Parts: sequence; structure tokens; C-alpha cells
Amino acid sequence: MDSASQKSEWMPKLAAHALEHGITGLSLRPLARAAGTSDRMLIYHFGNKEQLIADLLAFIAADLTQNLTTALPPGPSTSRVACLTEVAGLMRNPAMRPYTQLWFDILAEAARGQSAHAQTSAAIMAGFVGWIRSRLPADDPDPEGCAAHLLVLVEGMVMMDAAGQPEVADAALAAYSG
Amino acid sequence: MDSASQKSEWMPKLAAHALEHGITGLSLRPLARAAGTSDRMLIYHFGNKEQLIADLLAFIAADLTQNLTTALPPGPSTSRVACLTEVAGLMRNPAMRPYTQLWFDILAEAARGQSAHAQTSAAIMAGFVGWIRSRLPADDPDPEGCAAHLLVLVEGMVMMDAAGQPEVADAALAAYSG
DNA sequence: AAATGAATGTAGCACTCGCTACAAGGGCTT
DNA sequence: AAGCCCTTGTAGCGAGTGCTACATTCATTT
Repeated sequence: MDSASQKSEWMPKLAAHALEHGITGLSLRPLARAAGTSDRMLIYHFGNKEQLIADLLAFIAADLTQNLTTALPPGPSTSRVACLTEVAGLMRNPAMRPYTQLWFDILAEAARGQSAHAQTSAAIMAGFVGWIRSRLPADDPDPEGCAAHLLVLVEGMVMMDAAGQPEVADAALAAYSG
Repeated sequence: MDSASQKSEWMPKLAAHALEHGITGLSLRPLARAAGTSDRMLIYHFGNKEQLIADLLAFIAADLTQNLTTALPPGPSTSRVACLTEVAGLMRNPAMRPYTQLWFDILAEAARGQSAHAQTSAAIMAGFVGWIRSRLPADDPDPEGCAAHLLVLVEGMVMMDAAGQPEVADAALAAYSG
């Protein structure tokens, strides 16, 4: 078995472990155990921990975008409010929680200037703003500004959920819709 | 010198170190060095690391609220847009960056259900929403909903800054104001 | 003066961390 | 069959972790 196929067998299990436990305190030995191998092998195939995490995040990001499009097939919404409701409903769904938790891990390190994660987080947000723009009504007068506005709202709501204040997120959604 | 005054001498230096390096990977020996003492003494006076961090966060929270009221003295804004502009300007200010970084540390652990930090984060957000409500124009028809809406917007913008996408935050602000 | 108790330095324990040296297995070519 | 290289297991290194046992200093109390 060559190196590439070995990695691709490990990837789903590695990703599941990272999604459950985060990447901040991630250590090789339990991670390897979760994939049915040893830290020795992970280092051998990925080079070092940093590269392993980079590959892992790339894999998870791809997995996430697929899940998103499956859950919410592309196509414009009927209004800005409808678009916000759909996107917020998806991003705040409990099924998204592992991704959200990982997202805050990445964000915390990006905020401290950890360059690899800063690039990752910027790329993820850039992808999201484009995704929301593509879902706006086709006749929206300011798709760019509106997409930014909606993303900021959605991510703010996700933060409120994580902070244990979902009522604040609900109230914000109601204030925008009403 | 009794234990209380010993702690209060350490506190500013401990807080400065925590604000600079975060609390996620915080270890006692460098922290003690920053305060001019030893890990041995920190444990002796605080009991254990968990209690030390709890005390530290309480100290920093008090410090932050004082800084906020100094920077933006209380009193209602002239409009919702003015309120958002003022609050966002304050929270996105580079001077707030250490606090923001620490905030994302807390949030990441709260999102994973670490109960101490979950309570802390909920309390901080509850304080903020009340603070914003007190700054809204006195005749606002829906102070509660509007305060929630503005907090979600501001925190979303702070997140975009941390994620390396300040343009998205700016665009969202413009979209709300315009 | 003797005794008590709080405060602090020194040294270390038991553990985990990322990573590596070494050797052995196993399939390949020559 | 001989040599070779990719892969893997075993064991361990050096550093760092929170925390503690022990001994000592020093001020206060009796």
C-alpha cells in the first residue's frame, strides 16, 4: 500500500477525531489511536504535526462544503430575509456543531496571528461570503454589501450560540426580519 | 505581607501575561516568571491552576469594563446607526486586540462545553447586551431586540477582523448604515 | 525564650509532548 | 539468491507539564 492510499484511509478517522477534540490541544498519540495506527506512522507519512494539521483542515473543509451543498442545494432565495433565515438555520443547526467548535479553535489562533490559521480562516470566510452572494435574489441591488452584512449577522449569531446566549441570536434574527 | 496583598501585587503582571499569550496553552512557569515569582508560589496562593485562571479572568473583566467606560462614557446615542458606529469603533479598535484575542480563547473552550468558560462567556455577552441597550436612544421602540441585533453585528465584525477579513466587516457596517 | 504558623526556596515526581534512532519485516528488482 | 528500499514496531530522548515533599526563614504569640 502506497503512502497516498494509506493517508486517505486514515483521513476520515483523523478528521472525526479532530472534529470531536479540536486542534488546539491535539496530540499525536490519541489521534493515532483513533485512526488505528501509531504516532510514529503519522509523523512518517505527514512529515510533522504542522503538515498533518494542514492536510487535516483541508480535508475537513472539503467535507464541510460538500455537506453544506447537500443540506442546502444552490439556487437564489426569494428575498434577503429568506436568504438569511435559510443560511442561519443551516449554520446554527446542531449538526454543524463539530465544525463550529473547530472553527472557533482556528479563529482563536488566527486572532493571535498564527499565520497558517490566519490564512485558513480568511479563506473560509471569503468562501462563505461568496456562497451567500450566490444565494441572494438575482435582482439584489447590492449583492456584495448584502452578502457581507448577512455573513456578519450569521457569524455573530453562531458566536452567541457558542457563548451560551442563543436568545440573543434569536432576538437579532427577529429584529432583522421584522 | 499577607496573601491578599501578595496576589494584588501579582495581578497586573499576571493579567498582562495572560492578555499577551492567552489562556489556552497557559503554563505556570513562564507566567510566574512574568510576575517575578515561581510556579510554587502561584499554586500556594491560588490553590491550583484552575482557580488562578478564574481569578485572573475576573480581574481582567473588571479591568476591561473600566477601560470601556473610560473610552466611551455612558449616555444615549442620537440614533441606532450612531450607537452601532460608536460601539463598533470601540470594540474594533486596535487597543482592544488583546482582550479580543483572549475572548476568542474563552469562546473556543466555551463552544466545547468547558463549563467554567461557558459561564464566563455567557456572563460577558449578557453584560454587553445590557451595555448596548443602555446606550440606545431613549425613545427606541424595541430596545431589547435592537440591542441584541447590534451586539450580533458588532461581534460578527470583530470576528471578521480576527479572521483577516476586515473589508467584510466594513461592508456590513456600510450596508447597515446606508 | 520557646513555640507556633505562614511564606518561600530547592528539588523532584509522574506524566505527556513531538520526534527520532535502530532494527526488522516484506516485496521488489537484478 | 542477493541486494535494496519502502514501511513499520520498539524504545527512548530531551523538554515541559501541574503539582508536592521537605526544609528553612521569619514574624508573631504565649
